[in-house]
Amino acid sequence: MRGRPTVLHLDMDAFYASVEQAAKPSLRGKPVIVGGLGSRGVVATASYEARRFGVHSAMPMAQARRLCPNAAFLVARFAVYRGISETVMALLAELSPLVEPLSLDEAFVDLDAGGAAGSAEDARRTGERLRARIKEVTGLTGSVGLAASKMLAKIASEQAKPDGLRLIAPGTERDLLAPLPVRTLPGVGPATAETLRRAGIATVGDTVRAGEAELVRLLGKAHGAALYAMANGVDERPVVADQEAKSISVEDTFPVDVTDRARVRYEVTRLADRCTERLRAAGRAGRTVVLKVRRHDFTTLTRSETLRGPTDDPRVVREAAGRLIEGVDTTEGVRLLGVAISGLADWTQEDLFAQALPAAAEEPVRPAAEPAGGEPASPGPEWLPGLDVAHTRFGPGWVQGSGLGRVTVRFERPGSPPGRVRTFRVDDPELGHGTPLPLVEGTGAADPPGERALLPPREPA
DNA sequence: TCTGGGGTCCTGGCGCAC
DNA sequence: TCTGGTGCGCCAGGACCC
Repeated sequence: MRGRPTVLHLDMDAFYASVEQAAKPSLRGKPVIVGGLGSRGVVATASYEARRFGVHSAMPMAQARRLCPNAAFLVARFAVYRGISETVMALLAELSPLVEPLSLDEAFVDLDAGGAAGSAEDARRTGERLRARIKEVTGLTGSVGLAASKMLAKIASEQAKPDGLRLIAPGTERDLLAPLPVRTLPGVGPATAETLRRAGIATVGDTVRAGEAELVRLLGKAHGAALYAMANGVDERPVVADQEAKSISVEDTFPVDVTDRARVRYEVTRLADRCTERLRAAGRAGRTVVLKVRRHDFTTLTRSETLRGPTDDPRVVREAAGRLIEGVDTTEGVRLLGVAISGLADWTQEDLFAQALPAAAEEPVRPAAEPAGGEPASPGPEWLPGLDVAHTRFGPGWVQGSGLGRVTVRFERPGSPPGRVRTFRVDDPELGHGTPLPLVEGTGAADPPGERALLPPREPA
């Protein structure tokens, strides 16, 4: 472990919800919950105002609505978040060539690689400058952790939240870690925490006292040894930029469990096609096709098949996924289906004629009988809460709600005061989907590529 | 109450080759 | 020819992360 704080961890505060509050002035200071709005959706991010009601990430949306019925419930606008994330990552790249993004709102930076490390005070100044730049360019706040390793930098940023900076001084690590709950350590989730609790281990200090041999006995070789090292503040994992994906997957949860066998086959085919599209878009091919089935009782099983060589041929993937689903009993109903491709390579095996179906149907055949309410989860209603709209007379706004043939729109923009609400017919010709506006005037930080200012409403699928 | 979607990594069982 | 050990790929499941 290096003696100086050379690792910076940035974590944007309640990222998706903060973006929505910045974009929609009427929501500032109010509880905002972003996530899946369907019957089986979960919370992606809750604003700090919503967290006071006990709402948190991964909570079922139905529960969030009970806890905080007056919150604004919005769909995620990933294209916007991605645009802002790219802006933030570019600011990180100014500090060092070694930036490791963990998600849209989190990243590690190796300050040493950028020559920005120096003393603890140098690191602190770098962190504060970064936070100021992020605020200036995006209008959003992020928290920064600085320490000698990734684990400690992440713990530091967690403790700095919201809108803060924390530096863990070299030499103080073990004392700082000792009283923290084991769940603080990376790799300790609910199952591991329960195993440790049963062995009388609740804190990081308990973990150190238990000793490596006991942890290996409880958790297995790799996990036990890694946990012991982490508990002692030892984390040698380097910051790694440009990590290539090892698998690509697509999955859908259905609003109502699917029992019809023909429908199950149809959905598997669609998922195989979507997965292959993403594979091709990434310029990759894959060798192992994995089918995932989550049954009505939430038990999950996977079945996989490894091909003779990497492929990006949709017919080959469809056929493999089709063979795999034939071996799974779905009579009790499935709530989720997924298709993944792993064993990725940058080349395909051309000689796949034996695997491809020569005359396989090019389009999935829809099942004759569509069970009521069993539509796939993806094509939702047209005017989802939170989406950008534009009106030929009233200008830009966002969907506040819709139903009974009406859509309610609030007309406001990032720099404006809270705007007025108006209601229109859903097929009002003057109303269309709009372009997200930059959160900060003149920066373009929220611009997703390639959208016009006024687009016609999307065709309902 | 009722649990998304996209990923990574580890473990153990099994069959096969040597 | 048979047997046992070992290494490896494949497969399935589970845990974890954001």
